[in-house]
Amino acid sequence: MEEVTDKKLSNRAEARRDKIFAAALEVISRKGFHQTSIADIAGRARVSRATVYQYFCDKRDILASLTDRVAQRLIDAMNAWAPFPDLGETMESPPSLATGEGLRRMIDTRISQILDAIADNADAFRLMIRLKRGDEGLVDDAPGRIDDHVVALLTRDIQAAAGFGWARTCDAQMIARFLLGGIQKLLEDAFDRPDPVRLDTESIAGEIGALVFFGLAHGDLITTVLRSR
Amino acid sequence: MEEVTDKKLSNRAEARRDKIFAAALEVISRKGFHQTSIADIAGRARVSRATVYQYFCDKRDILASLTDRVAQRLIDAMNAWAPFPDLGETMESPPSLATGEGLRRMIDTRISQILDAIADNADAFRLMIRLKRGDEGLVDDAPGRIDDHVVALLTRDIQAAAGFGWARTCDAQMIARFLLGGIQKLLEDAFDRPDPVRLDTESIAGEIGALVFFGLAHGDLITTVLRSR
Amino acid sequence: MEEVTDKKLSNRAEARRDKIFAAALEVISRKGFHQTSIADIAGRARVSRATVYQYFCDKRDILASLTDRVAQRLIDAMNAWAPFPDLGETMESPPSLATGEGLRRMIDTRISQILDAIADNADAFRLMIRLKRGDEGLVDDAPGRIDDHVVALLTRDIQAAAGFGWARTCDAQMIARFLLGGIQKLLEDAFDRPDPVRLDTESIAGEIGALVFFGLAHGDLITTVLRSR
Amino acid sequence: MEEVTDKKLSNRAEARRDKIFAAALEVISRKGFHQTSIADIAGRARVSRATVYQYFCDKRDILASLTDRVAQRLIDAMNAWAPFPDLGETMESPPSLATGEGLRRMIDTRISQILDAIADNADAFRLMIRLKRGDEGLVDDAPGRIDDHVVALLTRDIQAAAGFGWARTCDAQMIARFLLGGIQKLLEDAFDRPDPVRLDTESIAGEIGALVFFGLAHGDLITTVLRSR
DNA sequence: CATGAATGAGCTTTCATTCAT
DNA sequence: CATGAATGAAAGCTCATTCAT
Repeated sequence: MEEVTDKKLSNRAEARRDKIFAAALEVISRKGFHQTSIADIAGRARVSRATVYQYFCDKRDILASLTDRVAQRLIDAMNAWAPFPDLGETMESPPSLATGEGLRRMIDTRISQILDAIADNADAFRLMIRLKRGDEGLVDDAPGRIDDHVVALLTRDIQAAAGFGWARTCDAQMIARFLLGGIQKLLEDAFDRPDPVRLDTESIAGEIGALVFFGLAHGDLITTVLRSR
Repeated sequence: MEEVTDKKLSNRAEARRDKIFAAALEVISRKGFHQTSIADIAGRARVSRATVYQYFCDKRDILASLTDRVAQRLIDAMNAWAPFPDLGETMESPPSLATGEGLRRMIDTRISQILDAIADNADAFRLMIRLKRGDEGLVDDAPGRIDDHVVALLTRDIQAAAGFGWARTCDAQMIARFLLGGIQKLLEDAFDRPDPVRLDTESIAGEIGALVFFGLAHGDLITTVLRSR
Repeated sequence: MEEVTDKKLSNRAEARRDKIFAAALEVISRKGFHQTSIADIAGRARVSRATVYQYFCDKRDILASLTDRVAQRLIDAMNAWAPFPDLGETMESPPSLATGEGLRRMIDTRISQILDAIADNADAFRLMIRLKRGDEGLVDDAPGRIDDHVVALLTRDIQAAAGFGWARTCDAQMIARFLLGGIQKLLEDAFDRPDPVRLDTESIAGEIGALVFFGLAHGDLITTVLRSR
Repeated sequence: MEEVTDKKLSNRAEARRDKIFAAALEVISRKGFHQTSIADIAGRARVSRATVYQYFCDKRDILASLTDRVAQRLIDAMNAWAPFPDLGETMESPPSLATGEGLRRMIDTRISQILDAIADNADAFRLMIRLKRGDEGLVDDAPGRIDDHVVALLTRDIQAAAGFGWARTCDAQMIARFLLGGIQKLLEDAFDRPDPVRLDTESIAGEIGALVFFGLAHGDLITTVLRSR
């Protein structure tokens, strides 16, 4: 009995905390942290201002907790992505057309994954943008950590591709960061519109996929692909 | 004599105004508009709070004026860039190696120009980032206008290159925006470091230049270039 | 139980609000609205400045609420006054001495009522004077409305008296306004003294009563009264 | 030569001072002292704020000087009024009709004089109203002094009339103050209108004249007048 | 003498945070 | 546990006044 009551109360408390979380995410991601008042959050969550302080010790704490949770969600999503697979031993010389097409597909897949991860977590993404350079050292630079995570992943991809002989040699990390920046830019623009246009994921993946493929693929692979046309 | 006095007073006033401008730019670009108090700006400019109001009617007005000035500076810099030149009539078939090398140089030049423009106006750039999504509709979205300006310019470049037969067909505007995002990302990272590392413009231009060249160049041109290696 | 708690809290809040009201009335009626700072009111009410804003959204709101409340109080007091009664059908010719004495008594009563109403609401009266021409269109001209109310009442009195044949014909409204002004003047003087002299209501009523009686009564009635001396 | 220059400068200075005076009177009488800024006055006078301080040491000083000047003007006007004349020895018994008519004329004259004095100095009157209870002890209560002056004059009138046997005995000062208050009330109303209606001096004098005559005249005189109808 | 410029003092208002109920 | 109430600490802005030119 007791336990049930406890559970119930705990559940109720948890629910309330979640409600405040949701409210905070919603409003902070839209107005920015400093422009958001405790009253805004409390109002949105349908609780009194004082209640917020029962779950968070601080305004800063709200942001920190929120950020942690959101960052974890994004990182978890990324960790679910398959690593860049081996297309079949190393590359023959000259490489087969299949290799080129496989690589193209993998690139498209990765780009789509990034796009989808962001589109599926629009609020989180918005919050990260806000935080990125909007609010100094309020919190342990979650956006930076997430970016680093993605960059590390892409870097690994590129290095793997180079290892297989598919990609030309390059500064993988710089390229990775560049690509991430480009993708985010396209998404920011999409999110900026007052009318939240449905992201045209496919066309973005197609255009950018081609750019990346030809931009990074090894000369021999490109030659093979071009010749086949 | 009168004139001299007028000039002097006017100069003094102008100087003061500039000092406040500089202070505002410095502190707002670092802390954000809402997090910056008039006292911050006044203190930085070594004047009293009231003096700030002799030159700006409003806090908002400071930002607006600052934005105008800064945006104009950036746009002026961009307008000084030469348009994408014709490398010599249309492209021969098969294209000459010189054409490929010329294109590579042009791409590098453009990338370097963008990098330099930003590096030379670090504060302005920082301000624009802050404004981008940090402070809602406070001002007429100067960052957006600047971005659009650069994107338009790059789009023109790409379309010109496609027109000459150098580049493959693609969604020029999307690619342009993607490239801008990538470049900005690299710079943001550079600026984020507490120790303002000198930008390695050359290596960035080299890496990204290659990516863009191979990523966008026409198949025939790529073939020519690859064969020459 | 709930109700009790609610009531208690509500009471406490009500009490606080009243305290602020009282403080505001006191200090605004003495110093004027614009010369009164929120700090003045808060200090007088022994609360912090911020607390004032828990009960009033605005400085303006304080005045508006105060005015409403005070005006209502004054108007309620006036509405309790009996209308000018009929002394007995119409007037005989020649009128009886009793009629004259009745009229005198009624006039004295009305004057005393006005005097008392003002004396009993000294602060309110002072506030109204302050508002009258002191603070432009801050509030919906409560003093004017109150004056109009009294003037309407006196006008009705005079017209009734004329209807009964007791008063000579005259511009009742002008006379009413004139009388109100005279009475207010005497009171202002009384209030102006640093030492708040007790109003000598009786002597004022006597002197002004005579002036009004002879000044307005019908010739025949005056003749009757004078002859009886 | 020197003298002339001095005179000229002095004249010029005097003119400027007058311009500031006029500006101050105009704006303070309409907006109130505290609501009027130095900038308001300077702007109206077409001089810089600093210039105002060349002629007045203080904001308070502006009001004080203005008040002095205006009060003097009003008092001078009053001093030009003829004293209440003797209508012919003392009063016969029963008094002649001519005496009654003479008294009526004198009362009307006096009322008209007061009305005209105020109408001719509307700004000054407005200023006095503002000052009356609008701005604490800023200045040596000029409105009070002016009122006292008029009251003294009316008191003298009434006492003279009583001395001649024309008026019944009464508290002359109280009555005088009452009458002044009544007249001022009528004028305030006239001035309050947004459209400055031309004062109907004649009708006011007529109505109030009658009230005062019958209200104050000696019984015998009234009897004579009434009988003659 | 006239003025543009500078400033200290003060005002209204907001808001994160605490506390008694 | 939930909340109405209270408040200290700022922030934006105004204005009378001084001063150098």
